Amino acid sequence: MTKPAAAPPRRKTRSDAARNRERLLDAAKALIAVRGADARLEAVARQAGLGIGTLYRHFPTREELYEAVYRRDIDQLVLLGEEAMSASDPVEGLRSWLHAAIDMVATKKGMIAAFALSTDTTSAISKRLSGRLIDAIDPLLARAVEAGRLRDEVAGEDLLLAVVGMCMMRDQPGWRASVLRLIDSLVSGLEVEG
Amino acid sequence: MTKPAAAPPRRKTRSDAARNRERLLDAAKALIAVRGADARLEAVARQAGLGIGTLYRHFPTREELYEAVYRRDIDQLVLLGEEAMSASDPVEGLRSWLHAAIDMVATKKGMIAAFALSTDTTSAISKRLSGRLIDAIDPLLARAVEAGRLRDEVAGEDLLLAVVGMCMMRDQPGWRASVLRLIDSLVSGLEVEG
Amino acid sequence: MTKPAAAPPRRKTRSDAARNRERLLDAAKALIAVRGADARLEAVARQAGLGIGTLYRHFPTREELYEAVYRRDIDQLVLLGEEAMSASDPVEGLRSWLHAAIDMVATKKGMIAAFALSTDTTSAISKRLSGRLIDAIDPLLARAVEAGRLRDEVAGEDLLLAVVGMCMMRDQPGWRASVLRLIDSLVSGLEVEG
Amino acid sequence: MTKPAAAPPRRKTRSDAARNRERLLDAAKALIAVRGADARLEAVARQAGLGIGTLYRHFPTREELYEAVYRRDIDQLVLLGEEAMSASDPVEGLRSWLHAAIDMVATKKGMIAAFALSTDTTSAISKRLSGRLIDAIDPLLARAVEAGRLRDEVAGEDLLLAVVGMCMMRDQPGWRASVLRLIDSLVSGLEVEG
DNA sequence: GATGAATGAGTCTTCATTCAT
DNA sequence: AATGAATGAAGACTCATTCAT
Repeated sequence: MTKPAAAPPRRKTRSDAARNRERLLDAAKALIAVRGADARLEAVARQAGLGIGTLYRHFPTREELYEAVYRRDIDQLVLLGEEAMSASDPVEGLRSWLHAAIDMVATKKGMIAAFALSTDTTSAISKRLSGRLIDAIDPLLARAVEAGRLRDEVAGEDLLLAVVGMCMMRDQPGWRASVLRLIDSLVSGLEVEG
Repeated sequence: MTKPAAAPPRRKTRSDAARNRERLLDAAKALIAVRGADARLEAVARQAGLGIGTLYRHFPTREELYEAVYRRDIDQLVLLGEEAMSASDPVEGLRSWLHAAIDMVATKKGMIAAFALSTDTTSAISKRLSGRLIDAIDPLLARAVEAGRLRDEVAGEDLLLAVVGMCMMRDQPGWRASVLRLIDSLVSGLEVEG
Repeated sequence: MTKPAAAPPRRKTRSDAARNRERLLDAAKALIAVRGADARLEAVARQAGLGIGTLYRHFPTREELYEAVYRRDIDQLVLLGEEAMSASDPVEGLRSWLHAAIDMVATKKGMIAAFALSTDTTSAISKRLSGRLIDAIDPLLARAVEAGRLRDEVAGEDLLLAVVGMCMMRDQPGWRASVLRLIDSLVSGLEVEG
Repeated sequence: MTKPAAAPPRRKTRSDAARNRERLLDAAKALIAVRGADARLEAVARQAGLGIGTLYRHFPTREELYEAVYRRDIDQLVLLGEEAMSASDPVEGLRSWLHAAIDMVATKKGMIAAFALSTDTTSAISKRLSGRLIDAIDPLLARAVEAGRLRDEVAGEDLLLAVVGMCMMRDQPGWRASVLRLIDSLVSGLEVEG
């Protein structure tokens, strides 16, 4: 799955440590998705096929683990945001980015926790993560506004809050369709007529 | 509960128990607001000035306590829903109900937990509570649609999900304004032109 | 020993809680004597025939437990100090108090930890405990000095340090005789000739 | 860093290992001084700029490390003892040796642990270390007694116990002056009247 | 020889729940 | 009915020790 085709045999493979780190991240994401943010750290380690000590070596605190878990997804969304900036239609660019965010939650369920973390205002990590998302969406929104396509009614942060909040309901049956519908309605509602 | 008013010269009147029950509910709402749904039951009892044993006598399970805590708020929203049905403008009726729901979260912060509970699909109590909210909003939405004022794009459940989700972000600074703005945009976006 | 002759049968005996508290203190003293200050708290609880939770209810922190454990002994030494003040011979008064302190360590071995704690200068508890001991010895020493029987060469704190330090060696075979000998030599050395 | 200029064609010379050994000993002494005898072995290794594995290679057990750490100091005290035997005044010889022992604790704080170890009667290492100290002090004391200068009241072991114990209090402010004063009083008290 | 990643037993600590008074 | 003491399972976290590279 993650096997990087024909990796050249490194000398001093500290690669096993790197592999373990990845395993821990995968296990954490999976377990957080299922058991929520209170997942037992030992269960994470076991699911990764490692000892609890190893988990702690890699991630001394629960927060560090969580940040690492979601940084990858956040990074991907940031990247998508940059791509979306070059979409010919600014509104489409924004909409597609929002869909991507939702789909990311839908596909890799653990993702929701990144947002969940965002809720905890006090945590420095939450601030960092949500800050990066805001940095991703703000330009998209600004571009559409500057192009005269959207009314300047809501901030990027608002939209993010909407997506994040709605996605927290992802356990409801049919939530994904609902959220897509709602977000589309929201964006449509912001569009300048004609 | 079982023995209604007109209490005979009993030593400790039933009203003691009733008062304790109320105290427990208030304490629970307050603590859930502050510490989240994981509030310690003993802290709830102490905040109510009662012993933990008394809490357990009144509410044998955490869920029963929570349901009781939020039933009152839910009841109020249901009532507001009925009133909103007689608003002259159907869209205004819907919008005002949504605002009321949001304000309830804003004012009595604990309220959010009712929604939070709604997330836990597995719980019978959650189903009951969210079911009642859907029963409150559906007629409002239907009336506006039937009056040709709103497009039939989203279900009441969708809207509820939007409100609930967004309100889960209530720890963000300025969340209330954000949510009101977003919900208004959402409703506006659904309005039939002209 | 502590049984308060003919205590009237209290109504709501919270006496079992008090008994448990005593049991915990006894168990703690015994275990600290054997295993040192790192005694496992669960072992203390078990030795007291109680659950670990009960220990934590009575003594939320290890320090609180330790302070309680030694407060009784310290109290007794303070009391002995007051009695020793009325000894006809001031030097004998001082010497007897020092012997009592040593014997307390010899008899109830755990006692040493009170002194051991004294070592940790940073802890408020240590300060409190050793402060009380200094308050006990200072008057004894001052009286002997004022009576012209001892040279004003060492402070009460010094003597205490000597006793405490030497007693920390109590695991050496024959330590008690050694310490008594040394302390006696010390006091003799301070005596004014003739 | 480790490559000592003009290295002969050996890859890693034996001196590397010897240097590492010294580094470990220094690090251990420093850390024990600060954190006490429970210092974490990994911290020792890191402070020495080495891996934990290297520490274990040199000192398979904690005790072996500690013995090595203090053997140097003990050796020095033994040497000083031999010198003190040739002091013209036997009492001065004894006194100076005791001062040296105290100053060693005062100067190289870690030294105290050697004494602390002595407390653990069960350990063979402790026995060895304290045995050597007794071998150093006994002749000094015997000489003074035989010269008719000191009463034969205390054994060398007693005196050692006094010094060791008092030095365990070295965290108290002003401990050094206290201990010197006390030890001097002790020796004076043993002196045969002129 | 050196390294440091991995391990997991050992402790601490919390908290929901029961039950004697 | 009310109380709060007792309980112990559950989970977090540390650190000595081993071992593959």
